[in-house]
Amino acid sequence: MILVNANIKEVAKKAKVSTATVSRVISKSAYVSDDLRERVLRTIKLLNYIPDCNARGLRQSKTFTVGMVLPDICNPHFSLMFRGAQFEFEKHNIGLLMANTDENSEKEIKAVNMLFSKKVEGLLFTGAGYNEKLEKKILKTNIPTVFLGRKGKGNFSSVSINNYESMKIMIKKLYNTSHRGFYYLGGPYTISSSIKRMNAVKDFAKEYKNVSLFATNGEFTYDSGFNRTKKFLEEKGVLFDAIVCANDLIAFGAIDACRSMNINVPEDVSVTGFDDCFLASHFVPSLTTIKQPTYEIGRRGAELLVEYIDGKRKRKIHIILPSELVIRDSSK
Amino acid sequence: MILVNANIKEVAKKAKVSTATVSRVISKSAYVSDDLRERVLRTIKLLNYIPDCNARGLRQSKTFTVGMVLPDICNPHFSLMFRGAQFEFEKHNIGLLMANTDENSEKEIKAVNMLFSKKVEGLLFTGAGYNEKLEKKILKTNIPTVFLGRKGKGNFSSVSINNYESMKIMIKKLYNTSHRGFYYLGGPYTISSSIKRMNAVKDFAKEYKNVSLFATNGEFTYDSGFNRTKKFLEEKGVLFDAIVCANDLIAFGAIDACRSMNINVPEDVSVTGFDDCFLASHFVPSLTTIKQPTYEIGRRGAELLVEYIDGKRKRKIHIILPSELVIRDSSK
DNA sequence: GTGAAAGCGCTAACAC
DNA sequence: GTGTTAGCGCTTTCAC
Repeated sequence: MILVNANIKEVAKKAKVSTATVSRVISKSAYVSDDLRERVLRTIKLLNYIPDCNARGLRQSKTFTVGMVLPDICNPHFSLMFRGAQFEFEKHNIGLLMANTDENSEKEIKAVNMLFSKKVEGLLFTGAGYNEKLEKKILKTNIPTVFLGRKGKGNFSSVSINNYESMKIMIKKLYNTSHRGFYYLGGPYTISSSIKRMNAVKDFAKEYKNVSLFATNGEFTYDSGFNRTKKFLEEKGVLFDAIVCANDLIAFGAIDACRSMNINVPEDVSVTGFDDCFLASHFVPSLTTIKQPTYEIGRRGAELLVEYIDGKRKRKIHIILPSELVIRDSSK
Repeated sequence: MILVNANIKEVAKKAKVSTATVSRVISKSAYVSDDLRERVLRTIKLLNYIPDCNARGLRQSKTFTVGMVLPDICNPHFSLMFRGAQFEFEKHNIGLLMANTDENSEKEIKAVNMLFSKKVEGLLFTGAGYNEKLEKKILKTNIPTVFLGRKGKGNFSSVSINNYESMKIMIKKLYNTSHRGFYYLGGPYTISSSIKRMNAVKDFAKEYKNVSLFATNGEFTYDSGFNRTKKFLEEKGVLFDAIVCANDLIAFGAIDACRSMNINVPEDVSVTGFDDCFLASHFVPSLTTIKQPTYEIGRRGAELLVEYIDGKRKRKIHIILPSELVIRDSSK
C-alpha cells in the first residue's frame, strides 16, 4: 500500500520555498518570516500534508513511541493500568504500542521483539512471570524499562504496591474476625507479586499455630477460581471458613462455586479478593478486597519512563504505592 | 534519547560483507551463499542487531502499523473487540496503535491526527458519534478504514450486527411475556448503533398501541443507568414493568438503582441489557441481553482491513454478523 | 532569514 | 551471488 499523501518536497515546491523552510515552519525550530510561514501553512492545508513522524524520527534517532507489554487487556485491572499510562504519554505526544502476552512466555518474547523492531524508546512491562532470558535481552538493548505491579528479578525500575504486607493485612483481619480455617487460591507461582501474596499467607500460617491453611497456585482467572473451589468442595468438603484469593477474578469464581454448592457467602464462608476492580463493589455479595491504585500504577510508570527517556533520571528506583483494605459484604 | 543498538552498516563491516548482503539475509529476499549467510547471522547475534522497522518502512513506503480508535478500552466490550483485532493483525506482523476517545470528539480528532502522523496503513474506527468533519478528513487521506459496531454516515466499510432488529427482538420478547410498560435507557443519540436501538423501541411503541414507553438518551455507562433509573423512580414511581437498556453497563446500573429502592428484579420489574459482556452471566440476577459477537467484530474488521491494505479488496462492504437473544434471570 | 546538501537505516536497481 | 549506490521523508548543519 503506497501512502498517497503529499510530502515535504511537494509542499516546498508548491509554496516556492526550500524544504528546510517547510521543516522550520512545522517544527517551529527557527524563525521564519511571516510572509513565508503563511505561504507554507496555506500550502500544507491545501495539499492535506501530514508530516511523517517516522521519517522525522529516523533523522532524529527518535520514534515518539513506547511499548507496553501486559498479560491481557481484557482483564479490567490491566485495562485500567493501560489507561493510566496512556493518559501520561498523551501529554508528551508519545504513541503507545501495546502487546498482549496471554501469560505465555513465547508470545511474550514475540511481543517484545516486535516492539524492539519498532524501536520503541521505552518499555512498560508486566510480564508473564520470571523470564530471565527475556530480562537479559531487555537489559542488553539498553531501552529504559519500568516494571508495573511486579518487580521481576529487580534489575529494572518498578511501580507496585507492597503485595506481601497487603495480603498480610487481609489475612490478619480475617483472623481477628474469628476465621481459623483458610483456603488460599493463589496466582501463578512464577509472578513476583503472586509469590509475595502467597508468602504472606504461608508466613501467617507459620506464625499463628492455631489456624489451618490449604494453599494452591493457579491462573488469575474466574474459571481458575471456580474450578479450584468446586473441586475442593466436592472432594474434601468445607474444611475452612475463609477463602482468600490472590485477585478479584479468582474470588468471583470462588463465590459462584460456593453458590453452586449451596454454601452461603459470607454466612458459611468469607471470600476475599485482591485488586478492587470495577466489578468488586457491584458483585453480589460485594467483595472484600485490597484496593490497588491501578490507574496510578500505570500513570506513575509512564511518568517515570518519560523521565528516563528524556535523560532526566538515571538511577533505578522502586516505587511502592499505598494500598488499602476495603471491607464489604463477602466477609463476616 | 539516542538508540544505541547496532545498525546494518556495522553488521556489514564486522561481517566483512556489504549492507545489501545483510539486508538479503534478514529479509530472505534473495539467495545468499551459506558461508556468508552464516557469517552475517553470527554477527547479528553478536552485535545484538535488530533491524529498524521504521527505516525499512520508510524505504518501502510501509509502516507495518494500523490504528484503532475506540471510546474506552476499559469498557469490556471494546477491550474484547480490540483483542479480536489484535489476534488477526498479529498473524500478519502488523503492529496495532490504539487511541481512546472517551466519547469526546476533540480527543477523537487528536487521536486520529496522531495515527495519521504515524502513517498507519489502515484504521479501525469506533467513533464517538457522527462527526462529519472527521469522516471527511479520513476520506481525504485515502487510508483504508473499517467502522466497527457502527456505520457512520456509511462512507466506510463496516462490521456490525443488526442493531435495529436485535432490539426489536428483545422488546417483542418482553411483550410476548406480558410486559406492557417500558422504560428505555438509550445510549448517546449521536451514535448510529445507539440510534438504531432507540428507533426499534420507538417503532415498536408505534406499532403496538397498548403499550406505554418512556425513552431517554444518555451515556453508555453504569452511572448513567443508575442515575436515570433512580431519578425516574423517585420522581414518578414505578410506571413500567420492564426497563430496556441500550447496553449491559446501563442495565447493571438500573438493576442496582431498583435494588436501592427495594424494587425486585425480575419480580417487580424486568431489566434487559445489550452486548452480553463477561459480567452479564455472573451478575446477580444474571442479565437477559443480546449477545453480540464482539471478539469476532474486531477480528473480522481486522481481516477486512488487511485485505484493503494488501489491495486484495477494493469495494466498500457492510458486514452484518449474527446476534442472539440470551434469556437469563433479570427478566420474567 | 533562507537555501543547498548531507545523512538517519534501510532496500532495490543495477552492475559485475 | 555479491557489492555499489541512489533515495524513501525528514532535519540540520553550513553557507550566504
